[in-house]
Amino acid sequence: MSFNQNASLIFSRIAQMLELLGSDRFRVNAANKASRELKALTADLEPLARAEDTKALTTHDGIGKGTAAKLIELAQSGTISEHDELATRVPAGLMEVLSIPGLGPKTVKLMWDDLKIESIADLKSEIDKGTVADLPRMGAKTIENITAAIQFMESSGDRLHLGLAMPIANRIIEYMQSIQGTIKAQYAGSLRRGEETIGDIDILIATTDPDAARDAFTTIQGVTRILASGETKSSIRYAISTENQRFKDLAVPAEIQIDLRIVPDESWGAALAYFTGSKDHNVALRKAALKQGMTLNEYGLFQSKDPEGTPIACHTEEAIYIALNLEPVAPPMRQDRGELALKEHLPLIELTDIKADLHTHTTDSDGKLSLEESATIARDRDFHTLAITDHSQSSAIANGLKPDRLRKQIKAIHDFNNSFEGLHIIAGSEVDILVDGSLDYDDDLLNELDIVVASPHAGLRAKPKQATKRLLKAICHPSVHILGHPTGRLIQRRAGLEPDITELIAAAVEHDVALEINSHWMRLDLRDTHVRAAVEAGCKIAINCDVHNASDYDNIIYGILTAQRGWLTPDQCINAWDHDRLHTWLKSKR
DNA sequence: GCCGTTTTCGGCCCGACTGTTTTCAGTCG
Repeated sequence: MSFNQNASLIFSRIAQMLELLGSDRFRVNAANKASRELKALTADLEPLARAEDTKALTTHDGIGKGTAAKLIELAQSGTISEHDELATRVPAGLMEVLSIPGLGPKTVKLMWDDLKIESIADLKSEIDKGTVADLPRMGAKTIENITAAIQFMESSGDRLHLGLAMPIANRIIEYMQSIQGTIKAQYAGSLRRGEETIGDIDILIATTDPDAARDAFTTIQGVTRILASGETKSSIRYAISTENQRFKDLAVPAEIQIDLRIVPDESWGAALAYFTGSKDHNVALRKAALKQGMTLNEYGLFQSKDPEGTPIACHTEEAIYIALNLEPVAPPMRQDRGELALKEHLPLIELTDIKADLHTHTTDSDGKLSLEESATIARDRDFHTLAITDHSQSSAIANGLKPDRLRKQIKAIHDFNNSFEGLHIIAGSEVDILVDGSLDYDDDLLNELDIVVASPHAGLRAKPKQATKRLLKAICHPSVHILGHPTGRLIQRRAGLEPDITELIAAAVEHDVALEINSHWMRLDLRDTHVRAAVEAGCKIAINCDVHNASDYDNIIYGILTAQRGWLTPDQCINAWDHDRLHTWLKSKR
């Protein structure tokens, strides 16, 4: 694990332990903020910490003198004494109790103090004994809810992949739109921000018939439990169908929580902004409002002195940003990572900008589409270019092509292209980057290809230094256009490589190689923070679907959301370039 | 613990829902 990730985990645990010890909530917030900042940072802080460079460390948001000193201590001794000291006072199992939905620090501390509950197992046994019911404010209903929450947690430990949550949300939106009285329906929350995994789904609706909406929502097919059903908020647990055969080996939670918020149509924009978050972005937005003598809540932006009066802005999200003298911020960018400091409009990449897919497989290797089927789909999507990039010879399991098969395929693709109207199809390969960093075909054959996507597939547990060296070697190869799914991670399943991303980006800029955002929701690799660093360095980015079957083309939305989280503009994305610009660049490497 | 164009101290976002009370504490987002 990298220094930043390790530090992020430690600060997150410090925050939890402080909370359980009843510490000042602002100190808890500060530790959490430092943890999030460290998690999102691309630049490795270890060298700065080793050099005891407090000044450089504290340039990062949320890292002050205190946190900097702890980072220095971590770099020097491998541990933070505050954490170790807290850990002697707070049992490890108590943190798990705290993670049960509905149980907060106050209740957990009470259980710990009065009943010596130090783990989920303790909690279960005390509930069975009936002792928990003796605690203050602990009625039968609360205990039943805790029992259900433990069960929910045990069956749904992991978060849901973006690509699995989105179709569920879309189905529910469609259903809610069919209910009498619905004016608008839209998902918000982490799903709208395009986070790689989703904890729960937030749905907003404006309606003339709130009762009908609430009744429809809480009785929707798949509801396993109703958690809340109020005037403006309803909350359900929803069973996730596992009909998806393709990913039957994927550990998918059995249920997900879905919240429905019924909001007045006139405050739609304020509500959408509020429930889209992120929490940090909202806090920053509210602070900006307060500074300008205004106050912001989910009903609108108001004059501070007249919070009950007519709102200054409320109908649309844009109106709120504009009234605050801020550039409107696209949902995926709302992370409180500098987006409110933007002084001019950022032409963020959109779905409609994508005019080419440069990483697709056919039946020649492990794809399910023929060349013609894939080409037809690409043309229907108004693409101008499609690259066929089947696997290379070492990927035996994926039916990788030996040199003679590849040469035949190149000719077949060029012939097909001559007879196919309305789309330029080029011959490429997704060439394995072997463990030593060399490529899986000789240089002559690589030069015969119109495009080379070099990707790591095996040896994904290598040490960071070795991984960096391996990927750098591939980037420096003169025939390579794109570094495909650079880390090889699979979300919630495989960590993949942990190369020094800053070094890779610098090399990619120097050697004019594009780094790929692989749009498959299992990969999203590059991830959002890597994209942001690459964008800042002026690196070219590719957004590809790694197509194996027809529905994979639809995954492009997840790649776009990830790109937007990294502030990518169409000018820096080779898939958004027009035909001539793209092909001039491709040929520049031949 | 962090932060600052009202700045080195004194704040730190704000409302809904539940379950337990009988006016509100705790949790969540």
